[in-house]
Amino acid sequence: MAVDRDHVLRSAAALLTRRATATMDEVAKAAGISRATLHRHFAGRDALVRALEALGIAECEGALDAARLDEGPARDAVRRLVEEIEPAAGLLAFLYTENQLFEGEAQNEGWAHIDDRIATLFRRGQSSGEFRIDLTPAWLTEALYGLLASGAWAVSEGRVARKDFTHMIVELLLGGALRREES
Amino acid sequence: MAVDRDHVLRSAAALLTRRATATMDEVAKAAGISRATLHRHFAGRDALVRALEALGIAECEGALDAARLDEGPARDAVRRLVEEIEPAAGLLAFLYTENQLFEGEAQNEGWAHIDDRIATLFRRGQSSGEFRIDLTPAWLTEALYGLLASGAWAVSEGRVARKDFTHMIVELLLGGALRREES
DNA sequence: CCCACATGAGACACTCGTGTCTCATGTCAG
DNA sequence: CTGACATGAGACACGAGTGTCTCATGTGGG
Repeated sequence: MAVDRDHVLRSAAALLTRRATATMDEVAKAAGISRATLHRHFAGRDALVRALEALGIAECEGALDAARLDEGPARDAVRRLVEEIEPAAGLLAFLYTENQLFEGEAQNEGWAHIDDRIATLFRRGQSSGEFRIDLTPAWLTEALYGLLASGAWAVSEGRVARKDFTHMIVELLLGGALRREES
Repeated sequence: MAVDRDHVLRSAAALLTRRATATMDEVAKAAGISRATLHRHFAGRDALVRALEALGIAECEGALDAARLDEGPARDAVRRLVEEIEPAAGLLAFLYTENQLFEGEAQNEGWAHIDDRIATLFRRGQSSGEFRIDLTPAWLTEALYGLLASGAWAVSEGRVARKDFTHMIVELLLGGALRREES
């Protein structure tokens, strides 16, 4: 029976989230298949990472859609976004650090689009007066990624309960982004 | 003339901050010495990373001392801490992700001590009523690390100006940690 | 001046992960 | 049943990075 490509990607994501240097052999074992079969579906480690990147981008876009960023108060949209993106946080954390290695190399333009959508949300919040304007949308976006990664690691190492993930991130991020006189 | 060990460590830190997978050869070249000499001073890559870890811990402890965490309002102490720790942020970012790889392996207990000191600061801020109590000190500590790493990367890639580093981090972190009715 | 010592350059073997290949096995459809 | 096809297991060569060694050079102190 044909290997479930999606299942392979997801177990690879789960493993690489914990240990970013896992070998192809470990990835294969984690997916319950042989290294040979893994290679038949993904030309090499690079191709696997690219596929994971595509998966991560797709999940982000899905979360962005589901969060309906342009509806209601921006702060609520941020909360919805974090809630929607939480299942993918581990994968995002892996890709976030993985991208640090690529240095100048061609960054996938998919990320630029996601960056734009998130920055646009923050900009909307600033325009509406909900968010303070001394923190740039670019920095807020970056900080969101950092907090998602920190949160994912803290959860995976048991320092934070999974059920608190969204609350911890949203409250910290929004508390900083919201104007003081707000609710 | 004997190699300047500190110079070697600092150039290694600068290089590895940019590209965590740099080889021993690249590290040696970056320090202006040969690979053989590098090996004479650090038994291997592992020993080098350990030495960098010790350096990072020392710089953190130094920053913690210089920030006088137990003096004045906790929020001011946080600002002083970020200001003091800023020069080491790149190194910290490298070590932060490097530690993710070590999985269960013996975590350097030096970090636990630093975690404690920072968490104690946040706890003090909570006791004094400056900080909200629904975000745990452990999470605030973790979030601080994440924001420092995000900030360091954002600066090194030009997405944030170095001079804004402290302001961006402190304002975002404190805005979340401070009670709403505060100044 | 001369010796001790640190360094640079290069050679070498070794390990590890990778990518490719072959062959036996198993399974599903016709 | 039989053939097509996907898989598992293992062998193999290759490259990259590492750790060790030797030897020549150069510099500084006695």
